[in-house]
Amino acid sequence: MPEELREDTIQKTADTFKVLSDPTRIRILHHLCRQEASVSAIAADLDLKQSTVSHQLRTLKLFRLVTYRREGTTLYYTFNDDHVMQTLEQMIDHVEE
Amino acid sequence: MPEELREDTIQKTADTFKVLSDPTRIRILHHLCRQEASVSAIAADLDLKQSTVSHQLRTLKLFRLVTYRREGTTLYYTFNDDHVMQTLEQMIDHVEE
DNA sequence: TTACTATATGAACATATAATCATATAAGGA
DNA sequence: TCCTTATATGATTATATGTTCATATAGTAA
Repeated sequence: MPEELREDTIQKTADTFKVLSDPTRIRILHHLCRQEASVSAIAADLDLKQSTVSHQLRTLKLFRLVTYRREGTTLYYTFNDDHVMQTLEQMIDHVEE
Repeated sequence: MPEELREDTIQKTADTFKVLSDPTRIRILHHLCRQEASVSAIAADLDLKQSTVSHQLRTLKLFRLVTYRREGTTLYYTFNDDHVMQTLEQMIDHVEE
């Protein structure tokens, strides 16, 4: 028999995958994979509305997948979870086969 | 600059993570991790309705994450994607830390 | 303070989806 | 054929969520 999973573990696992299940968040995370970027830079580079990027960064921040540093009024975001980022990049490679 | 991802790659990646983002599917996949099981056995072991299990297996089958063999009227399901199963188990371990 | 820029937030809308009930289908035995 | 069991499917309902617009907030400089 497979080990019974705790309710809490199942929910956390589902939540983490859910964060990774949106095309916009995937693009943002992949963009932050190699470099930090400001909200407006992300919006410009990925052709997204500023509010869309901000809303999604809020979600990513909530799950501690990204963090940021301030420089004046500009916020530079970077990714913050090596394991999740590695999971994302591996999945990208996987589906490309 | 991070490499630009193809639309198709992004969507496939999102879709795969979405399949993994539901608690019921996670429980079913984890249950199939070490052994095959019939629809009714899964329903009984995980305390789910038969129709719920059948609907979710349909989704998992659609994404080729599971497959099955027939024995009379009973269908025995097994998982069918080692990489995705490995990703799931790793994430379970990750969130348990 | 005022103006300007960067970012965040709230509300509204449209869309997706998971669970459930009822029912259909399919296989095997009497 | 008829009955039973195992599974699949269709419709419905409730809930969640991504995008957009409009607006608020915060930092900086003049």
